Amino acid sequence: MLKIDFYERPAPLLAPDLIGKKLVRLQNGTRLAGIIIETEAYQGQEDLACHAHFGRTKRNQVMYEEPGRAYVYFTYGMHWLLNIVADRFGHPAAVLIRAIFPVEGQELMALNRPNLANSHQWLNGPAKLTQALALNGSMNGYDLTKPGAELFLEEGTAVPAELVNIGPRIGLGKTPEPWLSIPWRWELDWQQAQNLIQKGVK
DNA sequence: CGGCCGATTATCT
DNA sequence: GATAATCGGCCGG
Repeated sequence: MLKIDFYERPAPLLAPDLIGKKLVRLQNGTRLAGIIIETEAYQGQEDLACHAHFGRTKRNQVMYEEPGRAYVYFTYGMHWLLNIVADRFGHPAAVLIRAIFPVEGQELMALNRPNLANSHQWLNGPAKLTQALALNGSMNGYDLTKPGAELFLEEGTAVPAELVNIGPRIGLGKTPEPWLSIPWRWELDWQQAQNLIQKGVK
């Protein structure tokens, strides 16, 4: 299990390091897990795309707390999105988990999210993976570093940096420049993930 | 495959 | 009262 010092740095530094890490969720004792293959960084009040842009609110409060917590919020009237809090206490920052490659507990994940199971479009979106991992607002503020946690990260698979695509963040709507174009999104495509992961790990 | 659009409601102005 | 760090269905090529 990764400890708090792994998370305690600005989101644009943490986000690329999360690619290849294994996200583990215990659902009634069953391990559900996927390798993280897409992330986005949201850093500080000065980042106009960050929820902390307008200062501290009830919703974004968790972003100001200890790193290594889950920031789970509701959007578009129906979707839950999972972020991992970054940076030091008092500095609002988080990394959005946008996609995972499933490696454990796929049967249960398919029950949680039956629609497209076994297609490569299965877990390639932030609201898709929260469904598969049975995550919702009840996990907001959850400490991923505490002993016995039911949501945490493991070391996972080493991913060579040259395989990771970098580009602007997605879905930012009318966020003004230059924030709209900042390359704070990191992604390993599905095929590359499959090549890497199915070599060693089961 | 790509673009458009409706769903649906907590949160913030 | 408007908007949203999205998704899935439907359309056309």
